[in-house]
Amino acid sequence: MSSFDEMDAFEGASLSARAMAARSMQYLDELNPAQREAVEHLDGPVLMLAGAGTGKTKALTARIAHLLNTGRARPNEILSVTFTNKAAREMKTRVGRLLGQPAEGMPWLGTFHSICVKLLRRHAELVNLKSNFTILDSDDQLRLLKQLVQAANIDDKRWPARMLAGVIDDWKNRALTPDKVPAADAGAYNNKGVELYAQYQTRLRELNTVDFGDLLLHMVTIFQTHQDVLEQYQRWFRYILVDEYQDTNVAQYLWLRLLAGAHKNVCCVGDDDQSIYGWRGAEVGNILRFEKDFPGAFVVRLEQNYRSTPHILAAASNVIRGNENRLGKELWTDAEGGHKVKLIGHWDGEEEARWIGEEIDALVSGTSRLAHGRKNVRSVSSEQESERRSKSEYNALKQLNLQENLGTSNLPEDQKEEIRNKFELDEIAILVRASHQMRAFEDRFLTIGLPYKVIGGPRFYERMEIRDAMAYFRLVVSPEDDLAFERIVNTPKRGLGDKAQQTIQMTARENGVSLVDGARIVVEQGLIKGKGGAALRQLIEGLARWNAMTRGPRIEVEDDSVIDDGAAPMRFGAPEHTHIELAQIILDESGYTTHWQNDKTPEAPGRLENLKELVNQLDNFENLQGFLEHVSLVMDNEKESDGAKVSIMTLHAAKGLEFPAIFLPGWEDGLFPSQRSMDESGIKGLEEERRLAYVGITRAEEVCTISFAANRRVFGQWQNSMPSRFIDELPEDHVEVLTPPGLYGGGQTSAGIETRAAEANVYNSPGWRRLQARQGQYGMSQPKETRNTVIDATALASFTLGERVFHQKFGYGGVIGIEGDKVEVDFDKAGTKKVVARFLSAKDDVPF
DNA sequence: ATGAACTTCTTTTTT
DNA sequence: AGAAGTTCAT
Repeated sequence: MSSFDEMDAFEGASLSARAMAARSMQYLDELNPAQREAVEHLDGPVLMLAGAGTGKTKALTARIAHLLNTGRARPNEILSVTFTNKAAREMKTRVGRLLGQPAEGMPWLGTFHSICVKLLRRHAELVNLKSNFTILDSDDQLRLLKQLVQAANIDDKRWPARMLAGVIDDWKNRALTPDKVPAADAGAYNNKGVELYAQYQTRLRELNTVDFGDLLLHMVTIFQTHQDVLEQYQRWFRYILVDEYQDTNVAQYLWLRLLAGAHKNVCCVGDDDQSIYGWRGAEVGNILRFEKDFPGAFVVRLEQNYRSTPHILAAASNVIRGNENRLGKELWTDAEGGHKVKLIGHWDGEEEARWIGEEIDALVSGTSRLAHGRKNVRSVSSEQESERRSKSEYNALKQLNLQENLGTSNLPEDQKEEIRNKFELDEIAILVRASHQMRAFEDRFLTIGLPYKVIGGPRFYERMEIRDAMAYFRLVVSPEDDLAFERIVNTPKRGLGDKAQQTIQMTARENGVSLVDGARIVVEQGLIKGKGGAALRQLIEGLARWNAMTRGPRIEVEDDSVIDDGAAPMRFGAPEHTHIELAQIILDESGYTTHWQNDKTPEAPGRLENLKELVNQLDNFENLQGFLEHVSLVMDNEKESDGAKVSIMTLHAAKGLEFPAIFLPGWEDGLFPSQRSMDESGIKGLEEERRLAYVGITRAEEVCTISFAANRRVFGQWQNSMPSRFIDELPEDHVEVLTPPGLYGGGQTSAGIETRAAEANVYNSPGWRRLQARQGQYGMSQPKETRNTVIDATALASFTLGERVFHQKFGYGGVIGIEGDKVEVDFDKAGTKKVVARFLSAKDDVPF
C-alpha cells in the first residue's frame, strides 16, 4: 500500500484550492443565521441538528464549498458520507452546481458502503481477502447459510437460515467478529450461532467474498489492528461530513470515530426525530451522545422549515411530542395560510384506495376540496421543489400558461380558481407503512388508468432474470464464484438435477477446487452420462470461452498508489469484443435468451425486455467487473420517467423527499403503529413508529391527508381495526375531519349482515368514538343511524379442542382448552397462552 | 429430472 | 390472496 508521502505527492490534483478561492462566497448570503453558523464553523466537531425541511442539504453542500473556498481542504481530502445512493447523487449534483463544475473531483463523497469498498479493495490482504473480492447479495448469503445449517445437521424448519442471517447481520452491525461476540449472545440460534458465524466467515474468505456487513466490519478491523493504515487515512481525510447521523449503527460509528479520532474535524448532520432504522441496527444513541463523544462540540439547530404549511408543521410537532427521548427541536415557518391536515375514515382498504384515487383525479383537475386556494401557499415551496419544477419543461410551460390565464385572459373567476388549484401527478405521493398496502392502490389505479410508479418496489436488479444473467456474468468474470455457479448450472434446464449437482460438489471438494473446475473434471472423466453430461460440457466450454473474451493481453501496471483513485492496479489490453457484445454473447450462447423466448408465461416478454435493458445499462460502464460492482452497491434503479406519475412508496423510502400533496393511508393500530414493532421493541418500537409518522407528515408541503379503514384483508382474511393511536395525537385545531362516504347508511359499501357486525365492532371502539366526538365539534353531521347492537362475529365463533387457529400476535397454534370466552392455545412459536376467543380466528374460517 | 398439485406461512421497514 | 416450498406422479 502507498505511503503517506506518495499521497501528499498528489497535491496538485483536480480542483486546485486557488481556483476555488477565486470563486465568490455568494452561497453564504443565501443561508439563514443557523445554517450560516453551521457552515462557517469549520474546525472541530460540529453537530448539526436539522429538522425536516430545514435546508440541511443546502447547509451541507455550502459547507463543502466553504471548506474548499477557504483552502482548508482539497476536494479529495473531504470524506463525505451518506446512507443512500440517492442522497449521494443529490449531494454530488448540488456541490457541482455550487462550484460551477461537475463534482468529479470529490472521490470520497458516497455511501458508507461504496466508500468502504474502495478502501477495502486497497487493503483486502489485511483481512485475508484478494482485492478483487466480490460482494454477496442477500440471496447468495442465504443460500450459503442454508448449506452451513444443513451441514451442521440442524433442523432448518425450527431454526431457519433466515434467522441465522438476522443474528449475524446484527452482530456485524455491532462490529462484532465471531471471536468478539459477547457471552450474553451465546444462546443465539440454538447455541450454534457463534460457531456458524465463524464458519460462515471462513467460507466467505474461501470464496473471496464479502457480504454487506463485512464492508464496514472489515474496515473497522483493519483500522483497529493496523495503526499505520488508520493514521494514513486520518491524515488524508482532513474533514469529515456525515449525513443522517441518527441512522448510523455501531460499526459505522466506530469507523467514523477512528477516522475522526486525530483531528476531530467531523460534522455530523442528523435529526433524532427521523431515526427510523433502529430495526436495522441504527443507534439513536449515537446522535444523542455526540457531545460526550466529542467534547466541546459545536451544536447548532436548524429549525426554520421551508417546506410545509403551519398546519402541517403543527400536526407533525404535536405527534412527535409524544416521544420521551429527544434532543428537542421545534420547527417553525414564516409561511401563512394553507390547509389543515385532512382526516378521513373508510369502510375498508379498497374503499380507501378508491377514494384516494378519486381525490387524486380531483387534485389534478383542480376541483379537489382538499386544496382550495392553493396559490396562497405557493410561496412556501422549498428549494427542492422549485428545482424539481424548473427541471420539468412541461411544468414551466404550465406555469407560464397559468400566469397568462390569470392575468390577461377573460376566464370566469371559477375557472381561474380551478387552474390555480391544479396539481401535477408527480406532485402527489402515497406513503404506506408496509409494502403490502401498495397492492390496493396499484389495483385501483390500474383500473381507473391513473399513472403511478412504485418507488423502491421490486427492484430491477432483484428480478429473477436479472440475477440469473448477472450470475452468468459473475461466473465469467470470476470462475471461482461457486454461488453464481450453483445458481445457473441448471438454468436454463440442462437436465442437471440434485444428483448431478452433488457429483459436481463432491468432485470439487475432493480436488479442492472451485465448482467450475470440479465440473470440468466431471466432464473430463465422464462422471455424468447422457444429456446432462453433454449439456454440462457445453456450459463449461462456454464459460472458458467467454472468460477468455473478457480480456486481451494482460498488462501489468506498476502500483499506482494514488489514494483517491479506486481502480485496481491490474489492467488488461483491449479485448476483441466490447463488454456489451460479450454480455449478449453470453446470454445467447448459454441458451438463457432462448429459455425465455420459449417460455409461454405472460411475464416472459417483460423478462426479455428487462434483459435487453440490462445489456443497455452496460453502456455506462467500462467493463463487466465495474458493472457488477456498481450493481451490488447501487441496487436502486432510476426508471426512465415518461410523463408525470403519482408516487407510491413506503414511509421509509420517503425520507428525504417532499411532495406538495401527500396521502397517508392505513393509520390503524396494528398496522401503523405496527404490531410487530411494538411487540418486539415495546416503547422503543412505538417511539420509532411515531417518528415514522412524523417523517410521513413532514413530507407534505401543502396538503396532507391521513386516512384509515375499519376493515382490511390481512393474510387473505378480513380483520377489523381501530384508528391509529397517532390519530389521537393530531392537534384538533390543525385537523379537519372529512365525512367518510358511505357513512350515511347507504352507499356501495354496506353489504348485509356482515357489515353490521363489523360496524358495531368498530363504531364502539374508543378510537371511533373519539373521531365522532371530533366530528361533532367540527359541526359535521352524525351518521343517521347509530348502531349499538353488538354483534361481534368473531366472538361468536366457537372453537373445538385440537382445532388449528390463528392469532394476530402469537401466530398459529392448536386449541388445547376452552373456558367460556377464553381459549387455551398451544402456539407453534409463542408457547401456551390463554387468550380471548375473539382474538382468534379458525385457520380456514373467514370471520365474517 | 421435471412439472403439477398440495402445503405452509407470510407482512414491516433496506444499505 | 399469493409466494414459496414440499410432495408426488410422470
